[in-house]
Amino acid sequence: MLIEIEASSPVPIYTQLINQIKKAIVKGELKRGEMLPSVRVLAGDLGVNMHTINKAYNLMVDEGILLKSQRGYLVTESKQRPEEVEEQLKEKIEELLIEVYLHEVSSEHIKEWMQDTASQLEKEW
Amino acid sequence: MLIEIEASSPVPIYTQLINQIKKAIVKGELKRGEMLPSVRVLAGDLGVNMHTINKAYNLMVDEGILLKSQRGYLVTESKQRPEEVEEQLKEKIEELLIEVYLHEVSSEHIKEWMQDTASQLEKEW
Amino acid sequence: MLIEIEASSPVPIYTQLINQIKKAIVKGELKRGEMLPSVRVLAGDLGVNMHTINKAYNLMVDEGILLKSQRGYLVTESKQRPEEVEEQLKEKIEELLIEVYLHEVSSEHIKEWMQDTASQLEKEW
Amino acid sequence: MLIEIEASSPVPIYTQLINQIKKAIVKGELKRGEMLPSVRVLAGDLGVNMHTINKAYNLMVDEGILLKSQRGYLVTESKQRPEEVEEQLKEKIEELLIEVYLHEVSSEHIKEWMQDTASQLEKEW
DNA sequence: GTGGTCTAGACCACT
DNA sequence: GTGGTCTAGACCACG
Repeated sequence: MLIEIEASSPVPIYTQLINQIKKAIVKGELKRGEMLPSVRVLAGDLGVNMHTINKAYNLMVDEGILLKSQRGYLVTESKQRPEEVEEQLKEKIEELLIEVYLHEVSSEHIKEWMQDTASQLEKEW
Repeated sequence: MLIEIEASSPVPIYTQLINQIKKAIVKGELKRGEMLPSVRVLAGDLGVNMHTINKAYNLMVDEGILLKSQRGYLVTESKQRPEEVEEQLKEKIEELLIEVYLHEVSSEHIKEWMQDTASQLEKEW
Repeated sequence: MLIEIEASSPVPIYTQLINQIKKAIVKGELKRGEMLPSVRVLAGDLGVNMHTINKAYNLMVDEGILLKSQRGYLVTESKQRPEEVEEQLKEKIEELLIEVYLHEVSSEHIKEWMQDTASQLEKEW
Repeated sequence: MLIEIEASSPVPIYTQLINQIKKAIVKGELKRGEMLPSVRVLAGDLGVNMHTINKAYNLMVDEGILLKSQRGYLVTESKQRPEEVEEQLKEKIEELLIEVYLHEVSSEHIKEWMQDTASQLEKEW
């Protein structure tokens, strides 16, 4: 798993981290049940504060994506919290479609772009 | 146009405002070319500060959604900036699909929810 | 002389007026010594307030471009206030060159654009 | 970098700030990639409000001249947005030449003043 | 320590 | 009556 942090970005470092870890999981670079790099090691590698890594990991535990064990953090085996996920996805969909209709982009374009994105993530759509 | 602000939300008030105004435009409650409520009037109605409304309106001017005239703010007649919009939409799509695959939601579910959302916005999909 | 006012512009109407009148003088559409349309007539034609026309005309009198006579406003015959004009031009030149060097535009481009603009104004450069 | 604000000027403080910062970048007093003084520090030094500095900095971010990071604002490394810059420069050139022809200043004078300004900015023309 | 958000309230420019 | 500018000061998020 390759993680890159842009220091000169207004996006909080912990948010950049979460996004990249999620993407790595989806692309299979991080497998279900696999351990994540330890907080200290990752902090050292990326040159960021330990607290920042910790915050990212703990937020992902709250989201149900990571599990905290005695030996460190690992990717959960299966999905969970279906209602919250559904809520969140529906909100993202609404936001997306509002922009689509606001700028009068055709649904064909959107469908095409969704296909493209799916294949970039090496997934079926 | 009905606008409701949740003061307790972590989402900034000006962002909530932008989202609701965009939604109102898409639903046709705010017509192209129509004037928006004045910053001070809307601030009074919503019980927020004038500067907060101002920030929201000006961000929408930057996005090309509103126009600023001597008499106030109004909804632009037409769409614009196709490349920037495309960028932004593709990013939103990637974010959405990452969550979808992360939580192993089927694409059928997503397609269904997109249909639902479209009809809530009184639009064709 | 054709004057057009954009109501949905953040630029004050009196400023738009001044700019267009100056351009008309330079292009020879308004001759030195010629009378301008009366305040009332122009206000009626453009559908703007009489005070607004008045303000524009009076600012141009202050600039030494128009003269106020008993019969109305007219374009002055000759140039004047050389020191103030020099000041103002040097300031505009500095502003221009700062943008040029900031964005690393070549002076050849600028010279070319100045030639183009001159010929659009039907002038020698 | 020396910045001076004229409180009595009709030019808004944030505009004066933007002009002076641009000038400092062109003169090399502010280097590409360098951090700017923090909004609160600069506000304190100049005796103006934090929000005024903030507005200036954010407008320069919109112009692509500054970058906003988690640690503060910094000067972008390279140029960008060529079309918008071209638009803006052509407009400035037209404004300049209208004044030139209006006051019948010779193009030799203008060329000379442009040379002078260039050398004041320690640049080649 | 950085910037971000929000409030309350003042004075000014434009029409 | 519209928005624009500016101030003073508070509380929060990030690292």
